[in-house]
Amino acid sequence: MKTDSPAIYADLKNKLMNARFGPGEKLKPASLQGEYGCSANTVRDVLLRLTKVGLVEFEMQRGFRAQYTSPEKRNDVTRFRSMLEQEGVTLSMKLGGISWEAELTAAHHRLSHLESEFERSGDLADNPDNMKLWTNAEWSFHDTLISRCGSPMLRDTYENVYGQFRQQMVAQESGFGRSYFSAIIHEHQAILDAALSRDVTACRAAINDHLKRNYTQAVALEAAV
Amino acid sequence: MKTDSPAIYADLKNKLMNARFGPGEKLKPASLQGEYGCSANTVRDVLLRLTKVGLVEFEMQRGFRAQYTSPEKRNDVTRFRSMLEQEGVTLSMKLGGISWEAELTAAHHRLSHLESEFERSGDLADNPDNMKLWTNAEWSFHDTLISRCGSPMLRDTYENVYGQFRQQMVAQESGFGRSYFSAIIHEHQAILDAALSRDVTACRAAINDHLKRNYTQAVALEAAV
DNA sequence: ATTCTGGAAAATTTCAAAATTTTTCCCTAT
DNA sequence: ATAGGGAAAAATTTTGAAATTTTCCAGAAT
Repeated sequence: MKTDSPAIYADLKNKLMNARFGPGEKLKPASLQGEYGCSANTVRDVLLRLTKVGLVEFEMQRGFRAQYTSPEKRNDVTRFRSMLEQEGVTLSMKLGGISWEAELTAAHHRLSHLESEFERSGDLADNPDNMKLWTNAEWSFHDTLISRCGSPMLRDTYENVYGQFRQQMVAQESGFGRSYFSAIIHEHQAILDAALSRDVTACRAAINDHLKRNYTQAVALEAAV
Repeated sequence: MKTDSPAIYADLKNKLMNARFGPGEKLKPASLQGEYGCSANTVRDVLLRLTKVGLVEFEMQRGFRAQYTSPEKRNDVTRFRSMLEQEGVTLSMKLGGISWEAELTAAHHRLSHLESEFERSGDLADNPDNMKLWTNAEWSFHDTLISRCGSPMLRDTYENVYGQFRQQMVAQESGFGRSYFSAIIHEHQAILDAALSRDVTACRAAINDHLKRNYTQAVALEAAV
């Protein structure tokens, strides 16, 4: 028999990022095996790989759990993401050229188009397919922001942290209503403008503003000098 | 039969961090299995876990490899480490109190003692046990530096990156001779002094100075504002 | 000489069951 | 009642082999 573990990986990742498992819920290979028509070991294998991107928690002899969600965890993920994105975009602004500006503008255009639509009629965001479009566009914009940082490790780490950030956000169900989109439209615009005008300070501030709704703690990770 | 997979994990990790495998060398479970008297799948399991800390490279259907080493990779790891450490210590300086200063002083004392000994008689560094002592002390000092940053994610990430940094360093065989220790003694001292006097700028610079021997590229990841 | 093809060899993934460990829960002793 | 013990149940890890995929190489065709 042949089972498609990439598909299992993708499906589990998707479920993890969409709060289809409760916070800290136990992920038992023997149980999930039925869902996918494969052996328990295959599920174990996939879970082990999902551990690498931080979506799954693993402890020896104690199995797997969906990542816990909590205000502390959300703070931590958000601040760390903010720090990485600020550092990454600062480098991109220094190293990126015309092609970067073009890609960034394009990514922002796709994103803002969707967000404008969602702002006009909030119902659109209820459609999972539409949300997937927005999710991809949002990721693409932020990834492009740091794409010229020149550091593969920073980029890879950012990708994992971004995924965990989304995992925490979705879990807390802070709705994606019309008001949400009308707020972030301006935030994304501010980030774009600052990036294109190579204003490091403004861009750092814009990123911080964009993310600060997601953490309550006073001190930001991007320590002021 | 019962096999001790924590021991296998530890042994493989140790070998990986001490260049006992060549850069990008293939890590075949079926071959390693004999070494440890366990099944191939157990090795696979361990390798998958080592993937999480970045010591092992994994690709679907294509198996495992020891991390590649190259000037580019070394640059990347070093700059990323420098960035994380600077951010972490900046936060620690802001949030850490008396207890932090005490721990940091203690960690530095243990470290500098060893380094002084190694400087006096370079032969000491040839003894693997002594090197292990130094390695632990060095890690402890740098970990303590960022220990009050308030961000578990930053700390965990730093730990992984530090491990990969060491992996790259050892691989390139840039000897740990007497001159090496006499150089870093002052660098560690400068970091300690700046940290204790809460001089953020000086501390960032000291960390950069400490690491800059390990990268050739002009642009540092810690982007100037 | 170079590229293409087929199939054998090697390596990786998957399976299902056995061995081990952890957890649960009921019974007993204080 | 409550804490402690211990066996049964559940979950995790490990195994050895089968199934699948990739790699390698010799021979044929261009």
